Amino acid sequence: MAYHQPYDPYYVYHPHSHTHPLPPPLPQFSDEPGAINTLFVSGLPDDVKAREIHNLFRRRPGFESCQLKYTGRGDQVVAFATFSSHGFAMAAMNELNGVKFDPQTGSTLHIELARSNSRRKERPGSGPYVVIDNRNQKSSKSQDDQSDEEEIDPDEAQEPGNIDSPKENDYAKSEADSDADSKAPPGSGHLEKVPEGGSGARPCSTLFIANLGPNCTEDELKQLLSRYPGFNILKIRARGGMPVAFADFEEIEQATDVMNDLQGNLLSSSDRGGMHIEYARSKMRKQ
DNA sequence: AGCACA
Repeated sequence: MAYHQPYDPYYVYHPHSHTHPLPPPLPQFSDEPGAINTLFVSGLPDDVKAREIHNLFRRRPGFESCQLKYTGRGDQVVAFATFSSHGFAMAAMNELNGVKFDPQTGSTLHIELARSNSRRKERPGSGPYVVIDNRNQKSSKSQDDQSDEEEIDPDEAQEPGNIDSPKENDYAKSEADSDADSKAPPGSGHLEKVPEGGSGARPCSTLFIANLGPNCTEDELKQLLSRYPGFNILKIRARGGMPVAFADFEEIEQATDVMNDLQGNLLSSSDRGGMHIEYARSKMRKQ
């Protein structure tokens, strides 16, 4: 139990910073061919604009270009951001993964390395960002004057015939609520149809922590969590696949603070971006 | 997306 991967103090020690607990990793300036320098961004609200994505990334070191893609699957929107090196991409990912993108809805960015690099770099005349709209296929090329061909996303955005056909008439809502100042005033009109409470579950003094790397250790997480008031006990479970953790706190508020502070933080053991933290579905059993 | 312990 005493031996595991050594800690990297560069990442581990961040005693009093709340907004930027992690120093940026050292970006590389040149990559071996094949290195991924493109980020895949999900968790975006369906009314996100390409401009917002561009503003999110444009100041990051090494940024080259980005694109917003309407997958055509419901209202789902994803984005890709390309950097001049893998290191720069990782730095931007570590800074932005898990941050609240829309404080109104509490939606949180989820950023990971893309499966493949965007072929399209920023070219003169192509504009700073690109929009790809697969929401409905029109034979006229009226809306996408700047996308001649898209080769990104080996995901499953538009399979030839495999996917359920997108509804033809659900695109009209997108401009109606794109600039609404407030969604729904509390107590007027709507019943509580949505169980979503910001982070996805109802508050609990136990936290569920996922997106841990395969080499994450209990000690590593415990050292991090024990800096926070009310921390009680930590358990790690590696159900065959990736490990997940449960961290128990005395009070819900203390768990909430930790979740807000550590959401998206990168552990030194991680190979996959920051932690993903939610309230656990049930409180850890006292034992 | 992935939520155990009794």
